[in-house]
Amino acid sequence: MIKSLFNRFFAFPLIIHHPLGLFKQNQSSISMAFNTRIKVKKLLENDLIGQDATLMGWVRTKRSNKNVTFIAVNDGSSIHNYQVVADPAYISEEILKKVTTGACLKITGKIVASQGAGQQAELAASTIEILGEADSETYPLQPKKHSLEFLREIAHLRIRTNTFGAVFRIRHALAFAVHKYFNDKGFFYIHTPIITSSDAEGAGETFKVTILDLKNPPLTDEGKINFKEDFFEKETNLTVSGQLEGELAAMGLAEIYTFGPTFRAENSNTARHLAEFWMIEPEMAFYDAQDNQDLAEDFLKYVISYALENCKDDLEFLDKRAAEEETSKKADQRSEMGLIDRLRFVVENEFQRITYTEAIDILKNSNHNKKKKFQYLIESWGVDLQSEHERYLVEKHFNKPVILTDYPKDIKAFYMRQNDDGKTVAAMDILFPGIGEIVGGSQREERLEYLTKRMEEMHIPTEEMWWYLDTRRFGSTPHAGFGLGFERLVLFVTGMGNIRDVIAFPRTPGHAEF
RNA sequence: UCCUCCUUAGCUCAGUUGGUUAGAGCACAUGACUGUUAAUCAUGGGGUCCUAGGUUCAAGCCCUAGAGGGGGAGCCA
Repeated sequence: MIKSLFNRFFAFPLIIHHPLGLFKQNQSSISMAFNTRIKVKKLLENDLIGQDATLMGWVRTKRSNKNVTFIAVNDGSSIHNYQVVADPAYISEEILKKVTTGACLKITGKIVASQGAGQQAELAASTIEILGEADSETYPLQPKKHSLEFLREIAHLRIRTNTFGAVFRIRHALAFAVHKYFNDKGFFYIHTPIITSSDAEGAGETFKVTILDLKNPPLTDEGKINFKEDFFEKETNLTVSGQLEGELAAMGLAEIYTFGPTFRAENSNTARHLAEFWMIEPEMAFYDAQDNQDLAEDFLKYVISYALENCKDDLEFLDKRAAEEETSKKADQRSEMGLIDRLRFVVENEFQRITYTEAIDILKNSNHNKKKKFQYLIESWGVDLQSEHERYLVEKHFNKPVILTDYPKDIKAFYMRQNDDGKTVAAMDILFPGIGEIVGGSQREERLEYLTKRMEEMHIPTEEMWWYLDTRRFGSTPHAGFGLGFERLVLFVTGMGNIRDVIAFPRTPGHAEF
């Protein structure tokens, strides 16, 4: 099996990188010549008229009459297609028959000024090779609008659609912007472990990692599973956060960030949750809560600006798409701003910063609360905010991103720095319209005695966490950090409604297809 | 996990109070058309009405259970 895959892989024409250029060997009947292919994105710059060109890509639509056939080709480099013109005098009927929606082509020809209205230039084909046929009877994608739910079921093919092409190009740009932002600021990219042995943060249900025989696991004298016989000789799981290890790194490199996969086995069935998602977690020594908020706001504005500058066409497409969706909604559910306006608004305006206590006052005195329109009425200080409350603050009261700070300590994690009032901790959540919580962070408790006391109160085993506590024993310093759900960021920037549509192959309860 | 809505052609959907042979657009096939822009026009093929059971003279439509999906909630990023 492995050998046959190996052979198959290397049966392709070998392209060997050589200082003098690319050399091809083992020429097959279809010459690949990747090095001479011109991408649609480049062709659309319309500065190559008169030149010969080779285009490779997938057929989106074909329109034809007796004299001429037009083929819209997309190669993923752009949301836009490039028009290929095939004259039946040069391209055989046999070939044109195989030019169907979804087929993959290699076209050679001359770039000429277009006689039609929709484009400046086009490729007049002298040869068309069918690299891969797509049977039009069974190929599921048509040149029409499909529902996102249907496309989710064919996630292996949906990447070929305009919408998902745009989403994944933007996702890439955002990921790149994340690294660029931190690199330019002197942060170091740390890889924290995927497999961990602690669930100390209590951030949720974990996926277990084991090589034990599930049907017949080794048992201890007490009848429990004996993890001493497991691969790591202890119980292990997939990481729910890289934060604790991130803190360790920040205590030597000062400013670090992680950007990696995160796993939560929660039975969450919502448009905002995934079982496997990507999280960005910066952790900074010598930062207090204020610095942390400043960084998070600056960071979010930077990556969103980056997308606005570098993904114009894709954002315009998604903006138009969202606007069309809006027209089918009821008048009171339509959003006031379009996608691009919304992104600009976030970039150009300061986030609203309020404390939890202030938020409770606003909510308690709101007409919404007095008229009992909240499902959960706000009565007293100390309760956790429901998403209806967060949405009220962000979407109705302030109408912009909100940084909520200084939450009651009892509803937050053990590692957050305790404030002088004895009731609250230096936590921050950043809430975005339509998305809810996009960032959760805090200044960390750097004082050993405060931290151990809090851990004991919350029944966190201090012995197992000796390595974490060591950072407070030796050279401790004020530090802070936050976690940002990458897919939630992509969700906001693309204006998509469901988090399953901003990751290529989503993992959710009951779904690990593809 | 809870609440709620949905499931009819490959896709998106209509289908009246239960009543004869279940429709449309797109897609597909064939043909027409001197440059199209998700081309257009004509003709044609295509159905386990989600599954199982029930009520009825008669079920796409009513009832029960199940499966799949959407939206909302909780948990969170």
